[in-house]
Amino acid sequence: MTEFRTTAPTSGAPTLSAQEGDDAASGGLRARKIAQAKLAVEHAAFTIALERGYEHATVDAICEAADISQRTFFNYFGSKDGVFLGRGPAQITDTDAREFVESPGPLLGDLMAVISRTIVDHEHDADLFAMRQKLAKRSPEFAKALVSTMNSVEESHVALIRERFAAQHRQGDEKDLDDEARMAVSLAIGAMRFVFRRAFDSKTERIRRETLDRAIDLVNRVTTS
Amino acid sequence: MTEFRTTAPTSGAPTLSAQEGDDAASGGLRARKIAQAKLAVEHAAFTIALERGYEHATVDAICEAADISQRTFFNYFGSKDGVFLGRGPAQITDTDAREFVESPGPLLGDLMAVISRTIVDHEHDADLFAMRQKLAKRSPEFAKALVSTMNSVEESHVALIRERFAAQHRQGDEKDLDDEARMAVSLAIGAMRFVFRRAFDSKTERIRRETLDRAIDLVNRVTTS
DNA sequence: CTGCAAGATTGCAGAACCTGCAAGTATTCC
DNA sequence: GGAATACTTGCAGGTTCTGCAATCTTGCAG
Repeated sequence: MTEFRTTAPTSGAPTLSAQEGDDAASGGLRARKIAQAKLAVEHAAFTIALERGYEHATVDAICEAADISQRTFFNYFGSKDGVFLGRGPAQITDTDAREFVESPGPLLGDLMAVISRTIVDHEHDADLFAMRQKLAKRSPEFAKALVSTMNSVEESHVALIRERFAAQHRQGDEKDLDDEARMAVSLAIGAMRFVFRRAFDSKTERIRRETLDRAIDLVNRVTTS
Repeated sequence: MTEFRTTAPTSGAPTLSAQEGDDAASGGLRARKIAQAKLAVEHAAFTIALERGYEHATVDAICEAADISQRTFFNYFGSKDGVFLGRGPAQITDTDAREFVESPGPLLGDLMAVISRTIVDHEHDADLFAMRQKLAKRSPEFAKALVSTMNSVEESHVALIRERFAAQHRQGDEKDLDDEARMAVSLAIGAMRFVFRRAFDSKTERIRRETLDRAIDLVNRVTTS
């Protein structure tokens, strides 16, 4: 067995190297080379995992395919899971944030939309995105781990909700508002687990607007019974 | 780093041995010895983890303290996480199940109550329960893993909800009802994550009725805004 | 109570993930 | 061009976990 460590590998973040988004053609020669090497490793990782299955894709094999040392692999990604899970949810854009804060709509639905956007639309490399999706469909364990990266949005989204409350001039005890915000995030994350499960089961590639709308509808139905 | 593999170690279930609930004084000499040995291992594990921290509690150390071989350890518990996470949520009792199915109350609240009961009240050994609680408070990583064991109730609880729907003579498309049930479980689990987080942060030992009631109140507030 | 069969434990070898450290190599900057 | 800096690598070692074969214990039948 020993399938998949769903939790954050907790091995800390990658150690050194150009940390923040080495987005290809930024900076000097060095930075470019590193970005390119990382991309090569990621491609190798998914290619091998799609061939042999997640658990049989050893980091030794990945390193050999990408032509780097194992040590460098761990410098880059911190752990085996690191390559596969990617950088986690993206930061929310300012416009999305503003829209959310000022929306008059139902809190849970808006939240789900926001989460959906931070999770889905942020892989710079389309190939990688597709392969990750494919792997998630093929390996339930991996899917589970992928879904659980969602939990990392909690803190930032609680803050967002607090802003929204402020915009609505809601008053009340600090602690009450905070609790309410936290519960909202917890519920939204729960609902999104459902959405992603669906997405990984279905044949379609992307999460579609319909799926999200249906989920919001289900939430409404459930919370009123 | 390398703190905690939150996901199921996925290493399969323990291999051999008297599998099902070796509840101490059941069966012959052999079964009793095994139950006793397992308990000793569990105690050793938590004692050491509370002394040195979860990640520094090596299974070697645990085995030495409990006086068994490492190999036997893995036969018993399947993985390091196995000892600490325990057997996971208990099976729901028939009376609880019936009560849930026939309750006229709000679905989400009832569900949360049910989950709370399957999670909390099933450790045969009070010491172990207390130590697990203490460790969860001390190690956020462990707490996370513990909370995520909740996910395993999904399947059984979906079935429960379907029964409840049937008892209420709800009709509709099979698939719709199933989706609704799944969403309900997802939301309830989300809400319970909140509850457990709270429980592990606070000073109090047990999850109190108040905490649950407050959580249900929060859910209502959130779902109506 | 003796001895056999089934079941449990153990040691060993080894795979796989991951870390610290020191030495080597490449880039950058002056 | 050469020093300073940053990255890569190899190596040794730690930890979790598995398969296998040998050994020991228990349960049981005669």
